[in-house]
Order: sequence, then C-alpha cells, then structure tokens
Amino acid sequence: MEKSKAQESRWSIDRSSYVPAYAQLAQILRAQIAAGRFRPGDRLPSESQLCERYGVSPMTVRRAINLLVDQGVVVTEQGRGTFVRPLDLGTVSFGLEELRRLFRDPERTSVRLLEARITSATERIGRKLGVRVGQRTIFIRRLISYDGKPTILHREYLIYDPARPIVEAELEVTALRGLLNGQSLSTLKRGELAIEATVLTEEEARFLESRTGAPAFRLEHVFYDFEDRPVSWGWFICPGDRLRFTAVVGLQGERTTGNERE
Amino acid sequence: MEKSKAQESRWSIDRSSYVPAYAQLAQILRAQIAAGRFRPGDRLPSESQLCERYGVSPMTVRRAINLLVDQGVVVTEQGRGTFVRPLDLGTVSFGLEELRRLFRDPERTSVRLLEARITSATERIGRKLGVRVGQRTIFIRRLISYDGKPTILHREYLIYDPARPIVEAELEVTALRGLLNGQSLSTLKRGELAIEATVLTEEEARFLESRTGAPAFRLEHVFYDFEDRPVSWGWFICPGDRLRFTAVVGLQGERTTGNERE
DNA sequence: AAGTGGTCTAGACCACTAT
DNA sequence: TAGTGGTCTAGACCACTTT
Repeated sequence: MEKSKAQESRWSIDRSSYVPAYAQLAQILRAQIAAGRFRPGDRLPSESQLCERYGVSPMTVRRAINLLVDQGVVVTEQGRGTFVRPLDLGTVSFGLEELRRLFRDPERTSVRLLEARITSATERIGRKLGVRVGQRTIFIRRLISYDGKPTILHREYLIYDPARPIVEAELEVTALRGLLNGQSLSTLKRGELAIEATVLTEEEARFLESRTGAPAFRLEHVFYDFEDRPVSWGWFICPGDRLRFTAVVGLQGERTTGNERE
Repeated sequence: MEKSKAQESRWSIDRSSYVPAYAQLAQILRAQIAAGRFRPGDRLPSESQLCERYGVSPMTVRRAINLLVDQGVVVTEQGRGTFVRPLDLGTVSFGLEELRRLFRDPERTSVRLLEARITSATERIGRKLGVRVGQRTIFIRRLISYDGKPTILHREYLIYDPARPIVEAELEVTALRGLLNGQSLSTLKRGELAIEATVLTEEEARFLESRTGAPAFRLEHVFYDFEDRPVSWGWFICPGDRLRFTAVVGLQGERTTGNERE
C-alpha cells in the first residue's frame, strides 16, 4: 500500500533523494525522539548498530550524531554511548531576527539622520573608545522607521581619524542595514553587544512617538577593527511594544510529512 | 631558536597533541583571519591545497572548514570556494548564561515559595494552556534571591491533572534550578520563550525591593509535554539593573600563545 | 575482553562554477 | 575542461567505560 511505503520512507534513508544521507539519518533520529520513541536520558543505539540498521558507513552515522549534538538534542559520552538530552534553559539563545526583519525590506524601512557632528570625548566616551578625554569624536543620531512608524533611535560615537576611512562609510545610512544583513564593512573584526531594560527619556519618547517612562530595550554595541582598536560605540533604543526577543528550546513540531528542507 | 619553533607550531599541526587535527587546523585558519592574513570577502586556499599544506586528509580539512562555517567565520560556495564572512549582526545570539549563573550555586541562591494554590482558568490562561475557561489550574509564585538579594519574581500556571504527575515535581523549588542546568524533568519536550521590556508594578517592586516603574525584563515561557500539550505557562520578572544579556560577534581575541582548550 | 564513541585515512563520485 | 566544494565509503587505530 502507498501508506506503508510512505511509512517505510520515514524510517529509512532514501538514496535517490537530494537530501544527504547524514541529514536524513539525523532527521529520522530527531523524529523518533520527538515521537517519544527515545526519551530524555535514554541511550540511542550504538553507532555500529545504526550503521547496520540504516546501511551507511560509520562516518555518515558519526556526522548525523554530531549534527544532533550541535543542535543540543543528544549528548555523547565516550565509552558509554549517546544519550537524549533533557530540556535545558541554559542553552537557549535569543537572536536578532526581528530586528533584522526591520532592515531587510528597504521599501518599508527608512533611516533618518537626525544629527552628525564632531564632539569632544568625555570621560565615558574616552573609556569606551580608548581615546583621550577631549579628543575629537564623531557623534551620530539616527531614527529608524518602519512603515513610517518611528521604531528605533540610534546613538553612536565614532573614532575621528583621517587615517581611518571607515568613518566616511559609517555615516551612510545604509551602513546599519549592511551590519544586520551580513554586508557590513570588512574593516570590522568583532563586536560586543548587550541588551538592557530601560525606560524612555522625555526626549526619546518624543522622537519615538511614545511616552516618557515607557519600557524599552537598550542594545549597546562596541565594534573593533582588525587591530583590536574600538571604532564605534553606541546603542539602539527601542520601545518594548515594538520588539520582542523570542526563542525555542527542545524539539519543535516535527513535520513528519516528509517535505524536508535543509 | 625556541621562538621560531613556537612560531612554527602555531602554523602547523602538532600530531602529538591531544587536540584533534581538525580542531588545530580550524584554530590556525581562525587565527590567520583574526590576524588579517585573510580579510572578509577573501577566498581561503582550496581544500586540496590545505590538504597538502598541512598534511592531512580531505575529510580532516573538510571537518575543520565545517567548524568555521558553524561558527559563522566563513561561508562555502560550491564550485567557487570558501570565503571569509564579514560581521553580521543578524546572526548574533544572546544566551541565558547570567540567569543560569544565578541558579548554579545552591549556596548563594534561595528560592522562596510565596504562593501556591488552585485557581480557575481565566480566558487568557485557558488560551495559553489549552484548557477551558474555569478549569482548575495551579498557580505558583516564587521569589528567587541571590546572596540574600531578591532578584527574580516568578509566576507560573500549571495544568491541574491528577493523571499527570508532573505537577507534583514542579512544585519543588529545585525544579527551576534543574531547568537551567539541564536536569529538568524528562517529561518536557519543548518550550517557547520570549523576552520583553517592562516596568515593575507596585507589587513587584515591593517583593524585589526596587521601585515602581523601574525598568525590568519579562521572560515569558510555555512548556509542552511529549504529546505537545501545554503544561506550564509563566514568566520571570527581573529588574534591569540585576541582569543583562550579552553577546559577542566576530573573531574574539585569539589567544595565540598556544594554550588551546576545546 | 568487549563494546562504546573519537579521530583519521586515501581515495571515490557528484554537482557546481569558471574559463 | 579544470578546479571547487559536498558527500560517502570501508576500513584503521585510539581512549574510554563496563563487565
């Protein structure tokens, strides 16, 4: 019957498929765990058993298992076996997908440059950017709107150094979009980010068309160049009702219908 | 000289080391990128070239490259080559390490059960937990302190079902700790989490020894069992000055001194 | 001693991209 | 056509855990 054949394909590897064998095997094991066939703490069949059962080489089994380890689904213990992991909130990670979405669509996103001027570094700016107090820095303020609605306020201090051409490009309003879409300036080596809870100041509320004291996120950032010198320090302010960070943990709804996509 | 030998070992693979060859190769390439030897957008040497250069088999090179791909350092394009990725804020992820730290040390953390009672499901509770309005649910309120300082307030609604023994164990104050340290109840299959910005209510401020209107994080959670039925819905409230979410992006300071640890 | 995961080899074949 | 990454094989050897 068609039914039994479909059933069959869900628990065996289709060598004619474009989906690699290791990915198919990983998906099979994941689905079996999600279905309760293996429960948290249970031991999975040994790798040699999986080789026989699914007719693949040790390296292929190994790669499938490694996939599941990377995804936090199982944990391996040398000499003992491979075990299903229980839920672990400690490994949850929250992404900036929603923030990214704001910038992805150029049609709906607009970045308005509110201010851009040279300023003298205060003690705090000097500490963050690694420059002497009083040294000239560039201060930028931007307002990012989505569908015409002010959503994010951005403040940024940049190193002012004629020898470093980065500042010119950073002034471009498209620089922000690039940062979130992987087309950033190739002069940046790394960054440090932090999310804090805050409330809007009177001025921020005015720009963001919200009210003073409304809850908001503050996303602070410092970027470094390849000489490990700070280049940019700043922060995004976003009202709490216009952004949330979401994450999932554990095995999500396995679509057992077979339409797998990598 | 000793110096040149140390230099040598940094750019070649030490077969006597306990660090696997693929990890050493990945580290070598990462260090070269961090040092500016390869810049964002640059193409890495082809895999066959890397085989010759470092004297390892194709599979080993492949695995090293895959590591870097997983870490977001490079991107591979079939038929073209492997390229160094520029900074990409869109891939940043924030973890709950700081939250986890609060629970890791039983000596310094205490969980006080403020309230635990049966209550009738309101429309909102019913929607979140998938039960009918008026159905009995368990309401729990906990106060988590660190070094005697109230830090997190937790509210949670649990399915009340004598057939599901989970509720008994969930009442234990240690259940929270287990969730954050990977020793959670094995009856939970998955969870959904969201971080929002909020401000403390008058009541929350009293418990947390803060002030009304102070900025705070609200971490909402829903947990599901292996039948995909909601089991728990609740949220943590934490004043913004006692928690921050941090993340790094790009290549962190490569410790080129050689003391690698996996 | 037997079984487990961890690493590695030296090729093979394929799909894709560039020229 | 040549070069690239992508997958896979059928073993080998090792370190570790359990019996």
